[in-house]
Amino acid sequence: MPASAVPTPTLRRLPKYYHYLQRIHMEGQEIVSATQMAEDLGIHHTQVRKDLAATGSQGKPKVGHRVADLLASIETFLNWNTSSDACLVGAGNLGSALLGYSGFDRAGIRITAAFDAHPAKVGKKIHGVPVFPVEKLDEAIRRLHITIGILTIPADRAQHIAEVMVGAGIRAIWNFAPITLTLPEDIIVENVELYASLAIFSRKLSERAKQKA
Amino acid sequence: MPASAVPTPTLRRLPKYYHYLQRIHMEGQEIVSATQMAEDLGIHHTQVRKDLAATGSQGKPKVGHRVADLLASIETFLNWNTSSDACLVGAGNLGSALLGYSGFDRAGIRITAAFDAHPAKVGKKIHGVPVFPVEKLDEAIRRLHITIGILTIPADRAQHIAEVMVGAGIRAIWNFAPITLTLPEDIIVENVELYASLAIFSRKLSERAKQKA
DNA sequence: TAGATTGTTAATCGATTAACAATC
DNA sequence: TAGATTGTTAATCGATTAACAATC
Repeated sequence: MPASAVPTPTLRRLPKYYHYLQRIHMEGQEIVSATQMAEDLGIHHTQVRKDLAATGSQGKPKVGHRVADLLASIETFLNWNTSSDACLVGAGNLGSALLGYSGFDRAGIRITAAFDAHPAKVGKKIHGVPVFPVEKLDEAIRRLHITIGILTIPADRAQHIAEVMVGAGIRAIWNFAPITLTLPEDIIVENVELYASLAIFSRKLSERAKQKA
Repeated sequence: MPASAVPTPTLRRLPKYYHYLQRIHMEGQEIVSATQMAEDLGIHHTQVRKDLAATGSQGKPKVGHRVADLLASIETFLNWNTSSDACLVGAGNLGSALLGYSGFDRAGIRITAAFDAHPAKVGKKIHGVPVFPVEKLDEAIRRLHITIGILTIPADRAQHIAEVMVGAGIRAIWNFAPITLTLPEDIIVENVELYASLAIFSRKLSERAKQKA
């Protein structure tokens, strides 16, 4: 059985639920209904129910869901409760920002080494993570048995570095460069499309400008 | 006529085409077929045709599309060829990264002022953009007639700052905080869901881990 | 012309929403 | 119990893919 794959839109919504639940959990709320979540998040309540069901969580009729249970279900479902080592290539603006994000650590991705092509960056620590010369990338991946790579370099170098990563043993790449990487089928690639959101934002702005005119 | 709205997935794909076209344009390619684009980007060719048609661009049968025309069409469609002033609140890791992005400037969003709550940041310039104390936010938005706000602050302060922005005249907010903002209907809000991509990445990792086990 | 490509119309697929039975 | 809530099955909606006519 192919486990009836969870829809991608559901996966994209899970962090939204997760952060919302963390917030109300901190505020002391122990029980929440799908109805309340739906209202607060602006999502249809049936949608919320299906999404939560996908994580394996169960609620009680008339009562609702235990907030702590939902948080645990999402964590388990996304494997955010186990940790893997990752390396990051490109300690520029965006890369440094990611190194400073505590959120990824909580999400099971521990960045243990960073690499950069600029000598000025090498040898320093950024948010506690040491920066090595990019020439050492291959060797370091092999020696530390890292299987996850994060790409925060300009598009024109991304394909090459991705190939070095894969050659050294990386099995999954979280790619922030705005380019489609061509890699062996068995390598997991997930692209972060920052500009996708910008396009939607720009279009909304443009539409309103037209309305006024 | 309600202009038969362009599908959101199409909008999300446009920057992908745009960056691809920029690349081949720089390499000197003047003509490209939807077929070639589809292959290189891993998207169905009919999809590419529909998306390009949505921008108003036209190709020539047997020939293809002029790369320069496509670039211009996408720019016009997304209003990336006209520029608007924006302010950014939260000059932390992510905020600083955005201030350093030249891409937004090209996409018609010119960040003219940044604000931060930490005195250590105030008075400095980050990538050429001056950082002011967040207390000055309301006054500055009014004085400079800024209508676009970018939120790169922690979730627990996002709703409050968003309200200050709206109160001062901001009409559109690009929100990087992982929280659902509650604002008047006529305010444009576009959320950047960094964690959505992470959830998909985590799930893929988790699925492969299960396969092996 | 023949054939590659465009661009549109129809069919399929998948996600969202609606309806409703089950439960405490 | 009555009613709120869960969770599932059916209907709708919208995006993707397939089929095909138009064009140079």
